[in-house]
Amino acid sequence: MISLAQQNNPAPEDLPSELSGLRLTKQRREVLSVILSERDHPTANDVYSRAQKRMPTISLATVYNCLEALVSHGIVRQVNIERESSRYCPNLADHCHFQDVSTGKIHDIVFKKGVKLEDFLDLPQGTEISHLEISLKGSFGQ
Amino acid sequence: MISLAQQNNPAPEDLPSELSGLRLTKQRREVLSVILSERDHPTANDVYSRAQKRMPTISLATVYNCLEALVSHGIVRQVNIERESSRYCPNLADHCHFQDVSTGKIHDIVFKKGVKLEDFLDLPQGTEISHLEISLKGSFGQ
DNA sequence: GAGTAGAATTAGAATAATTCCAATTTCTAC
DNA sequence: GTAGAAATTGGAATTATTCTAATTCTACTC
Repeated sequence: MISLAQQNNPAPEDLPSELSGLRLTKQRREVLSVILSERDHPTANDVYSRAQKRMPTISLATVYNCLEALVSHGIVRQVNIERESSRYCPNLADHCHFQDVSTGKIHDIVFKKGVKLEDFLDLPQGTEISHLEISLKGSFGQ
Repeated sequence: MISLAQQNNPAPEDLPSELSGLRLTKQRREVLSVILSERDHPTANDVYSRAQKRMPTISLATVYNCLEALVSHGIVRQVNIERESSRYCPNLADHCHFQDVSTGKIHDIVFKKGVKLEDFLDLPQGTEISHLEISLKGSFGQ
């Protein structure tokens, strides 16, 4: 099984024709390639303008469609910080996001080894979590 | 110092005229009273329609202004879950939010006693966190 | 290879939450 | 009471995202 988390700068044509049950059309491959190539948590609009460079006819609606398809098939993650526009992240490992307020850049933050949700949250017994999002804002020292 | 977290169903007129350096105007008091009275994490629109019952002339723009003032003065918390509209919460204690997907309702989840961020997140040394938001979605067993 | 059904793409319109704006009203301090 | 500042208001503007309906593509079947 191909690990997207490791794969760097894959050209769209190097991506498989199907992934996690999702048919990778030309546009979806382009969108995915953009997200894998520059892992800076681009917005849909960022993805759109980058994708346009290689595929000038792609539409913004298609970018949104592709992102939604990739997200719902667990191929990329949608990242929300406060009310800013959504960003997209190909890192599928458990992690959360830290936004440096001085640059606006978003950094992946991993959990300490072996930590489980129930270790720090007082969840009612039997709760089934389908979605977890942790986002931080702040700055790196002074 | 008045603890809003404990205060239940306060009529607007029972609220002080100033709080955390914020002058509580008639409208701000009304908005705050709505949020304190029914702690169901209302959206701006919910607050607007509830506030209108006692103050029919209040405008949605004012509700947004009041919410923003209350939030920036640390009197209420703004809660964001994925891309849904923001909700507002008077619970100032450290906690996070769980949305029951079957009802849409949002529940406060507290941290286990004594747990600190650095205990479960691998933050670069010296990181200063100004904002933390943890949101969960799921269901309560079956 | 032609025909076809379903899926994907597209441009542009629509929606919805939120913010902005400019005019008025209300407060506060003198 | 009055001037200046701050808050409120209605409506317009903005922005991200979704919807729609038409077109194009793809994968099958013959």
